[in-house]
Amino acid sequence: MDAADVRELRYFVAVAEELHFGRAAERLGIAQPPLSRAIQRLERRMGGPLLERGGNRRVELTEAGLVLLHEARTALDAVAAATRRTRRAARPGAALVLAVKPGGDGGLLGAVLAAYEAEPGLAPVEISAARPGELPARVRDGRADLALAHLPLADARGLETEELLVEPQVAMLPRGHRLAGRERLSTADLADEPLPRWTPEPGAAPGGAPVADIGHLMHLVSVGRMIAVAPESVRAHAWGGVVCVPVTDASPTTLGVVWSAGSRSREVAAFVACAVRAAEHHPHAAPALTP
Amino acid sequence: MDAADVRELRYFVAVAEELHFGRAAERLGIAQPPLSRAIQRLERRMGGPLLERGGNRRVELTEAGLVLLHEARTALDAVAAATRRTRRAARPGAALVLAVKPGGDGGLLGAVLAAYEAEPGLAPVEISAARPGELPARVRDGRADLALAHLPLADARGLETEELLVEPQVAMLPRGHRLAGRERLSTADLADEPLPRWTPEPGAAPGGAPVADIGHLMHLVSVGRMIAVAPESVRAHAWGGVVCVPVTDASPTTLGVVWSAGSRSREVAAFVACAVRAAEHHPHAAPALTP
DNA sequence: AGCGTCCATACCCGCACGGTATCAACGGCC
DNA sequence: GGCCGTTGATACCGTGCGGGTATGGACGCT
Repeated sequence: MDAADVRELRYFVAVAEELHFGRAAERLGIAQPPLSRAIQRLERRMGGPLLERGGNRRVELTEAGLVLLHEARTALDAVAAATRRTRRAARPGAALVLAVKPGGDGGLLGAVLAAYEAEPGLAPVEISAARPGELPARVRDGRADLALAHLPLADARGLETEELLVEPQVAMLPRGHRLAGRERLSTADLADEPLPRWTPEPGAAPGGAPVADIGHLMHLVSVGRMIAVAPESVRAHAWGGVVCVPVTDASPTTLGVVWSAGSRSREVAAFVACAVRAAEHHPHAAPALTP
Repeated sequence: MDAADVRELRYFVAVAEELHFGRAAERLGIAQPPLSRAIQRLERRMGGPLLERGGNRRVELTEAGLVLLHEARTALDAVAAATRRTRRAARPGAALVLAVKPGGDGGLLGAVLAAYEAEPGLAPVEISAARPGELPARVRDGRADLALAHLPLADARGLETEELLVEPQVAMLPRGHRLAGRERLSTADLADEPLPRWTPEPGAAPGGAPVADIGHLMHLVSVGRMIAVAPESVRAHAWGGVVCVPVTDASPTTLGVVWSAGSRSREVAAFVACAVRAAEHHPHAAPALTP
């Protein structure tokens, strides 16, 4: 009952993603024959084929291969997280890494940091900017200890969360827009909009180029290239040429703290507690603390 | 930025648990010198000491070592789960393994299995008995795909859950007990009981020998050695000499399905759906489905 | 049919892991 | 306080495994 080696798992993931031994070997920086042997060894160890070397010159995943692809990814994340978090803890000035999406802190980050840094004897916090969809992955594989992200997460494997704010949504419109004078809007008003709408969640704009950060978005809105619906806290970053109008019937956005359940508990717990406390004094406090 | 090897993680966990190189080496089936070297290599890789080789002949964990111990355990669980789940999927008659605590199925298991097996084209289910506290660990490290357990879990890392039943609690009393004639009880009535009380959750009886399964418990109750408070569904297993009396103010027990978020989604999802459906037709349906 | 692509096999090499022997430091004991 | 036992570190050596190069074999394309 010998366990698999991480190297084999890495190799398998490469092959399963490329579906091509040569390219996978190149990506891994090794030659192709050792890769073939490693996969064969892995298949022997697993008791069955993982890849279908089709006669029609195509490599496809078997059912078991699909299982292993998923499992191996989480396992590799876990060992990567182990090394990264330990390295961070071993370094003398061990800092807590907080991943945020630029402009996506709900106007809360300053208060949270102030509360955290007021407590004595805790590691300093390092802010790390991340692409919107990348936040959970950062926490999962140990590149960050905590994240501020919008809930619910698409994939909450191995993560714990706590709600902080429930923010109503506003539409961001260029100043001259036909709806810019309105007191409030509904989603129906925006449904007629010919311009692409954009919500900050999915990481990439549905029909256009991905929007990297809040400044980029503001720019695009102010020049009339798009309109967007976003949590109310973006008002703090609104440019001169951009008008924010509440969208009354849009479902509110929930901002929360995310951390790995396997993290250094003392500092992470302190940060989460500070975040919750800071959020309670905020205009849009989350309704109730579940636990 | 080379990742750690699973072997090193296994070695480190052994040393961290034994706090003794010799015993750890013996447990690992290797000699002591290679183990010392492996730990040193790991420490070099992590950028700092993980163990404090005290001058007073004691090995202790550093802060970073404590972090790694925790992280390495979850990482090892993850790779073990990967191999186990893949092995299971590769075997032709790939069965879904469901872990239950004997007698802890809330009287629901039959209906769930019937509903699941009615669906065509799904893998068969294999029931695996587990000690009460062991259920989440079984799912986490891949020995089981699903479990029926009482919620909330003490440690939900990497697991997803769905509530099924909320059961009121009953006291199990020997027939001749002074409270056996009562229609209902409160916890205050039981507070005076000299006999040890026992709830099935924590895995070991507080003051006595651990109770292995529901039959064992029934036996102890029927001979007057203990009384117990348990979910109402244990009535189905009640022996002749045991009387069940509702405890009106005991907080109800929640039974749920537990599975790993990284599991084979199709079959696991089907089973969860069947379980939820079966639970809805049960006397004590859970109040609402959150998602 | 011939060539190119792509995975598998054969063979060789170097290194790293493991074993044995030994050292060094510390504690306990008489 | 000297001696021994314990325990982790070091030295040295062999071997097995992982990786590289060369080549084979099967299939598709033209």
